[in-house]
Amino acid sequence: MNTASSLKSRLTRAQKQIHCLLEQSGETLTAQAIYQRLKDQQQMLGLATVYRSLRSLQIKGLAQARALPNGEWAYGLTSDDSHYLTCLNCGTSVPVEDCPVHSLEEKLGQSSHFQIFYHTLEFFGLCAPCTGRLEAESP
Amino acid sequence: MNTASSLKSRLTRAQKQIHCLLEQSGETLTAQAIYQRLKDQQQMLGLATVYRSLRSLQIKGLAQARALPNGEWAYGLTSDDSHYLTCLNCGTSVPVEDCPVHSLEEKLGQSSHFQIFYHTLEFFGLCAPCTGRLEAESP
DNA sequence: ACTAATAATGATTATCATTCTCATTCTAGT
DNA sequence: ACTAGAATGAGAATGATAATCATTATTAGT
Repeated sequence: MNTASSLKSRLTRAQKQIHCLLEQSGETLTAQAIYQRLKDQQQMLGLATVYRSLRSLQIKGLAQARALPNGEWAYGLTSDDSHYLTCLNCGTSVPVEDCPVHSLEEKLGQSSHFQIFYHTLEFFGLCAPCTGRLEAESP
Repeated sequence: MNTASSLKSRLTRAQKQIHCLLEQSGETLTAQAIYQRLKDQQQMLGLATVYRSLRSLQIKGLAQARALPNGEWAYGLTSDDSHYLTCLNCGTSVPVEDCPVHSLEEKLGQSSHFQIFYHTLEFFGLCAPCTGRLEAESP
């Protein structure tokens, strides 16, 4: 039995619910959104438990987080390898298809002493409408 | 004159001070740290102004931000292309030398309608000490 | 099954980085 | 120098997340 699987071993009820929700929804969700959705489907968890469980899932290598421009975090499963291009002005995000990072991740896993669970790769700039707007404002 | 340079055109006093500080320090700094350092060197700016200026510098393509695990943001210049490997348990960060993302960034800049200023690339997992500690705790 | 010990949960409160507000000060163009 | 309009500062407001602690569920040992 390897390290990862022993850490993943037992999940609490709350952790299972959240893992399951992330699996079903397919998209990434904020902690507050997870709280709401569970409440809506009569699986109510305390907000504190949602945060605690998300942290535990991360440490077990099952969940990942990316920071949104507004300061919130979006959570998803580590099996999901999606990345985004985000406008610094309006916050619009569009998905990026390519991901050239896997070979580097493997190399790092061997050379560093870290056990790597996931990576984030995000691009930032201005979307076309915002570029236009900002140029118009500051001639 | 291209889009980027026109946006970068004029910097306010506060924006210049912060840009200069980031240039000198060489490391990335949180907004609160920037506020403190400027105060220490008798260049005091209001906290609101620090935040406003950082946002403006980002939109002008001069500064970039990466989210720290504790919810703060670390700011640096876009000319700095450094990336990190961070422990999900204790927050320790170590720099990653390689960066295989540039060719993708160029390709995206052409195919998407975004004007891309910078990217973040972060790896997350457990450092060796934390892996040991967590295994000891949950046998 | 029963009980003691341990871990998980929920309700509430506290924290703290960031944003908002608005009165004041600076700046650019005339 | 004068006058918009932008920039700034002080302080209050916001809101996501973390901490606290009493209660409930789970586990392990008998």
